[in-house]
Amino acid sequence: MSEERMESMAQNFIHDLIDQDLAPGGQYQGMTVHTRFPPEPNGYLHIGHAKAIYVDFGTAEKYGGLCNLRMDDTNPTKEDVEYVQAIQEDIHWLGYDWGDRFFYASDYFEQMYDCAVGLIRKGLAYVCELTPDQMREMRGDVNCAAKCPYRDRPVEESLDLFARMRAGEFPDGAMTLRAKIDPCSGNFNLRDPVLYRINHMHHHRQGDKWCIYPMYDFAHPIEDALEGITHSLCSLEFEDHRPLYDWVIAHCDLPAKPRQIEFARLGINYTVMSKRKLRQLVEEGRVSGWDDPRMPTLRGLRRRGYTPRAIRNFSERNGVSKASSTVEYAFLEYCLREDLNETAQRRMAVLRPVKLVITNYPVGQSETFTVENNPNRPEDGTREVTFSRELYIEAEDFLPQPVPKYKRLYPDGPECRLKGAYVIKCVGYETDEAGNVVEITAEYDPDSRGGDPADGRKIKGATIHWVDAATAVDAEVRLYDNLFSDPEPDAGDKNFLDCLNPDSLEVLTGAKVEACLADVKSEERFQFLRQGYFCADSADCAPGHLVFNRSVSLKDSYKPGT
RNA sequence: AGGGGUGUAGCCAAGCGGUAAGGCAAGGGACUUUGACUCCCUCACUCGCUGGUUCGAGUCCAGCCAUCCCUGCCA
Repeated sequence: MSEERMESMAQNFIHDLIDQDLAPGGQYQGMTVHTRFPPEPNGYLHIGHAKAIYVDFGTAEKYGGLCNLRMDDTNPTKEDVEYVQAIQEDIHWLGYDWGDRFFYASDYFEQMYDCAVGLIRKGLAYVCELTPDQMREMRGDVNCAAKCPYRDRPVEESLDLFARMRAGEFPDGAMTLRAKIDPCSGNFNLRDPVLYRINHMHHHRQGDKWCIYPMYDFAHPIEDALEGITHSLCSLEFEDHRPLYDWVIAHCDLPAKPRQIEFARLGINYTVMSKRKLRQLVEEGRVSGWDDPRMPTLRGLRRRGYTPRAIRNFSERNGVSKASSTVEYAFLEYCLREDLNETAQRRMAVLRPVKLVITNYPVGQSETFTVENNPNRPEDGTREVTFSRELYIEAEDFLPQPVPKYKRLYPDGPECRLKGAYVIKCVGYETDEAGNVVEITAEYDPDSRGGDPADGRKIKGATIHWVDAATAVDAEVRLYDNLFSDPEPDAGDKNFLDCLNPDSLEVLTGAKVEACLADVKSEERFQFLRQGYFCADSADCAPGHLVFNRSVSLKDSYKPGT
């Protein structure tokens, strides 16, 4: 685990409940808190999972307990080994570790089978031959109890049939094992829920050993109990499954009695969090893959420049409650900016370059300046930047005609400072036939080396960044906006694909960056002065082709006019 | 309409009978060799609504309203 995260998790309602369980007279007095994070290996982890990971691992850590990582692989139709490794990598990247407690739910299939047989023997489960359609029809409604002609099947008959289900004598869907609970319950999960279904499919781990697979509601409590989990933390939609969870725990012979506690899952505006929808974006080519920088997957966010610490802080500050919530994207960006401002090295880069010529600087001359890598962290050292007569600056840092409150370059405008170099004053500009500004001319004050004029006069204009034309390196820069233009692409009966933002990606191919960035490594993060924070990205790029993804913009309080 | 949840500011969220924390966003100001950062200030006479209990209610009780989840052989 990373050292900077050792501070304890903030108290929340789950901890209140655990405190009661641990207190004298409580259910788990004197016991070690044991949780688990149980993803189904059917997709990549996203930031919603990061919250669950934070809750599961963070809670165990807070109580000096343990948290297991468990692949909940009870349905072979959707799962794949591809995801198992990716999930582990992503959790480690986030900064959490499960030690040697890595498990597969499918490793418990034999025990689950035994539990099922035990339930049949007790008359608490029976083999049902209803088709899915029939079962749906006979489940009844709010005023009408469920019916099943097989409900009173003799124990011996169910035992025989269940054994033959396992032996592969019946085709998919031919029969199920059902719990005998309450056909009249207002909670439909208790109207004789299916415990086992037949599925002749290759399991990513068990191969063809099994052709019957346990349902989540039956498997999960057993998995938890077998691993000695004390607190099984899950999301709100499982709340009305809890009676069933408790029923399984109560009627099977298990070594522990875990307690299920539910909390609200994370929602973020302008994004979707369902694995199904994320998969659709990938499969339909709406994005470049699960790791597309616009995706809310951990891999996407990582490529975008998000740091593990930013994501952890985001989870921490959001808190944990039972109120369904949609957090603003701006808050996620704040958490990233906060981390990057502290840790990212500063570099100069111009995204939309325009040439600046210092007319009174000698042709052919050049010099180097030593500039700090991060003014907040002297220990990050300094670097050398080359300065000469011809530079590039950001096109937006010059205006032929100033607008109110504009304090950058314009003819006869205020003195401005070239960051770390000299004070200059704009004297003119040139345009092409179309009227576009192609070159700006300025004069520098030779007595302002480093940026401070010798006479100590105050500089009215802004400090602007620049790169040396002769030594700057070409780069491609990708600017991202939200994948969706609608704040609630998931709401109501909207089609989320209709909410996609057509301008979510802008590629700038003419960017110029400081020479020292020529050998930058992928995933290194920088603040390009005044342009925001960027992450080096080597994915899908030819060698030597520098690419930077913008992680998040700087806040810019410059507003021309009014 | 049956069952299970949730309602405190634009968004999260503390609060556990004693007079509404904190963060984000927003607005104003100071500082600044990033119009960033940082720092100050402002931002709920009121807690979904209505009654009730109480000296005192966001906290307890009743009713109502709103909203989310549930009728897969998914998890």
